[in-house]
Amino acid sequence: MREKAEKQGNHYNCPVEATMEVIGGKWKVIIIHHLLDGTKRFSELRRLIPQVTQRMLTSQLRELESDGAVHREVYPQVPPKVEYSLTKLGKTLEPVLLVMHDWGNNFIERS
Amino acid sequence: MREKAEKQGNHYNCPVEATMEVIGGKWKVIIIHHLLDGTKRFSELRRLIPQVTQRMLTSQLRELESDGAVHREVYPQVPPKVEYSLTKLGKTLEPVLLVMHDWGNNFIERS
DNA sequence: TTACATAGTATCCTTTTGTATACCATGGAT
DNA sequence: ATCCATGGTATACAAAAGGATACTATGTAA
Repeated sequence: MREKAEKQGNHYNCPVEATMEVIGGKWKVIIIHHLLDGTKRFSELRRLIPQVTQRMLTSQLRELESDGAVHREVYPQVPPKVEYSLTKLGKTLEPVLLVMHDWGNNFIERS
Repeated sequence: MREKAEKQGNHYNCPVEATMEVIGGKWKVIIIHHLLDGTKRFSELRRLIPQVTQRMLTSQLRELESDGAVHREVYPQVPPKVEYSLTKLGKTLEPVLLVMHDWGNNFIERS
């Protein structure tokens, strides 16, 4: 999905699918959830989401960054320090996650 | 994702992810979109979504059905007639799709 | 000079998801 | 008798997503 849309120059047939592509990765909503709480270092996110591998965390963050939802700030230090935060656009995802959260809760209760 | 959650007895760590599992399939939101418009026969959905293969349309509909979002009504006729409609739960997805639709539109405009 | 911490890459593999294509069952119309 | 339409299944395959594991670069501190 991502690949295809990107090759076609970010043209999506449907806005809902565009949203799905941005937040659809396995770890993205958890990442966004934690970033809504404030700026986090890479290592902090790893600690907050222990199940995610380093490779996955990196790739999900980079995709969010290239979609403009996340800002990546590299500090020229050793050992490295990289901070991730939500952009203005990224913050607008909060109501989206909220609605999905509420629907999901209702769904879980039923089953 | 689906498999795992189902084997664990539909226990989701996160409500947002539960929602993602329900509407996350490649064709589900389009299907739901059309069903929000009213009950549709299988062949109607095929015509409305020409890119989807029969197999995919069937499997996405069956997943939506087993999640309780879609109702499947089989009429004992030949040739067969099967109608799909949204359940009460399925209809509650409308506001979710709407928020995602709006966010997606805003996202597309920016890029 | 050696070890350490951080934030990564690289490689290989498995699982999941989706596609392509062919086939099937049925009862009524011709 | 046979052909048709509908709503599927079955099988094989391709691609995408994700996971496991090992490796790397670098300035600083001991």
